[in-house]
Amino acid sequence: MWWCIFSVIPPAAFINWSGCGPMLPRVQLKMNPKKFLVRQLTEALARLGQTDTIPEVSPTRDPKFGDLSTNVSLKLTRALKRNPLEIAEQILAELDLDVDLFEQPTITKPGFINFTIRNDYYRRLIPEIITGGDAYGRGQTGNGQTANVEFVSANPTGPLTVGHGRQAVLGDAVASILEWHGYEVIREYYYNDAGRQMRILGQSVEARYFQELGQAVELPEDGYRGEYLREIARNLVSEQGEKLKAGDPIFRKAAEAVIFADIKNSLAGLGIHHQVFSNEKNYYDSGAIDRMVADLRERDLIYEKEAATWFKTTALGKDQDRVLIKSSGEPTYRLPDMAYHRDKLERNFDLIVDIFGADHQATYPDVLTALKILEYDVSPIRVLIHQFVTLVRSGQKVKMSTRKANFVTLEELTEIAGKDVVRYFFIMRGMNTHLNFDLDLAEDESEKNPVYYLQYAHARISNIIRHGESLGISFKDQYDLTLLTHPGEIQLLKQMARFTDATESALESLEPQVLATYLQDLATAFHKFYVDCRVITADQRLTQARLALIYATRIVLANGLGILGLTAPEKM
RNA sequence: GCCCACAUAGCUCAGUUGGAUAGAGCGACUGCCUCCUAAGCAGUAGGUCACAGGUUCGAAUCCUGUUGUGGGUACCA
Repeated sequence: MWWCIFSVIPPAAFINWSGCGPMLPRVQLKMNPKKFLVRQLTEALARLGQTDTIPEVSPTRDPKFGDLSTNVSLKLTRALKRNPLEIAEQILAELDLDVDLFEQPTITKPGFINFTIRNDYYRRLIPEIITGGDAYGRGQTGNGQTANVEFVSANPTGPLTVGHGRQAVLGDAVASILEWHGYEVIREYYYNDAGRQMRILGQSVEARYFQELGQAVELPEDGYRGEYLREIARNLVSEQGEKLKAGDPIFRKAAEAVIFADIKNSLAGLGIHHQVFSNEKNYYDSGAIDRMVADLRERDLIYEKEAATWFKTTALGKDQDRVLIKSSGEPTYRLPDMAYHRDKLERNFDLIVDIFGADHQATYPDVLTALKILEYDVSPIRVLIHQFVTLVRSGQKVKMSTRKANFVTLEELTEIAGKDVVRYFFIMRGMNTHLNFDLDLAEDESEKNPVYYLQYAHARISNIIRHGESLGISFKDQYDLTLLTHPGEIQLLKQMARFTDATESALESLEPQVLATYLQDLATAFHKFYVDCRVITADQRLTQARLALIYATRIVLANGLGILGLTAPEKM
């Protein structure tokens, strides 16, 4: 058994590490084992005359099958009409593997070839992570590119609800994932203060205003019933007295200002900040909306029927035509959406992400269709649809409605549960699940929220480090990693090695939840290590090696928590 | 009616692009603090992966149908 002292400072140490054990070809130190295997397998298959099959290499579920396995021989059984085990033997014979990176591969049952990566590979990760620090694991995919992430986009008719929370947290985390990979990201909020909703809101405030003045005025039929409108009305009375007349635009403007301030405040409470607020009204004023209709009309895709203006989507393979301008003369939401997306495309982002609730599922294809017809390249646009949150109270489903004031605000939830709990609650679930949110358990849940499991791991590490320092033991950049042989240590290392896979996977899918799942597993690996292996002991060399291990673990945890917008506490 | 999503343990949800014996938390039960934080660890119980077919070496995952839930289907966005 050889060993050597690793030096943390120069990253070059990984490349030029001759003198410390066996010399390794440079490529294998830089390339991840999975990609390396895919390449070597591809070459082996080529030598066997199989160029059509792309080998897949995936992590194994069970450690007894090693770290990585491939199913190529199973895939080839049909073409070759031979026993997969025989094929596996043949592939293995052709495979050019570096014995220093892998143990001897094995072939198991149906015909899998299993690869076990030598522990040295994992140990080398530690200095790399410590050197990288808070930049460790950052991707470069988006370097030099811009991205726009549009989310929340609720019209300012009332406070944000728990339902909006899902989109708010999701969008912010998606934006952070992009930033982690090098994108320059604009978080954007799109709203409409000129439409029917806002008009009714103004009328509702107006009614409340006159009610405050003792007049018997009814709320409009579809009016907003929230208590917050009474407050706005009361403020108007104290600021403006009794002079306001019916139809004054101040009712709507006052409501919008107050409500928007409240929305921004609720978002800030979750650590969410938009850089750009786009107002639909601008697209009317600039003529962009008229231009949209005119451009489509030029392509003979617009017609009038029953006093409405229609978009002839059936001519483009859709099942029915869509109304763009209602018989009342007001556009439907589709039309400004088209103009808005045209604008976003013209702003030349490399990536445009739209986060919509399930209620927009039918809309965006029409928007994309229109833009394609106008010869825009819509490939930068990625639409993420999330399902709704179902609120449950006393075992009953609660239908939320801003208008009927039947909702729980995001702010209330944040107050009782806390920012991290709320964020994690929404992040840990896939966006495509219809998730149930039990209001009765909201507070209770906050104490058992799995986010604490992650944060606890971080706090525990911090505590060990503090404990060491109190005994005069501090981390040094000289440590012997070969002392890390305990299964708990190796499992923890292996889990850390998956961090970049997790962030890359999150980037591809734009699903923050994969990172949350990863961090859960990492925390588990740490907690198990913690129980089995004491860090600060009389054995100075082992203590240093384990300190290095937990320093690295803390960095990965903190980086992952940071991407998700969660705090990494030093104490709990 | 038609279109789009979804259906996994009592509850809330994972499941790495079709892999090997389907996992975690909560709830229930049993152990573990003389020792760096027990917000932890180890274990028991709990499953017809909605149902029925199909595709193939192999299906919770892909296809078809059925049932159920959510959403949409100009005049709420």
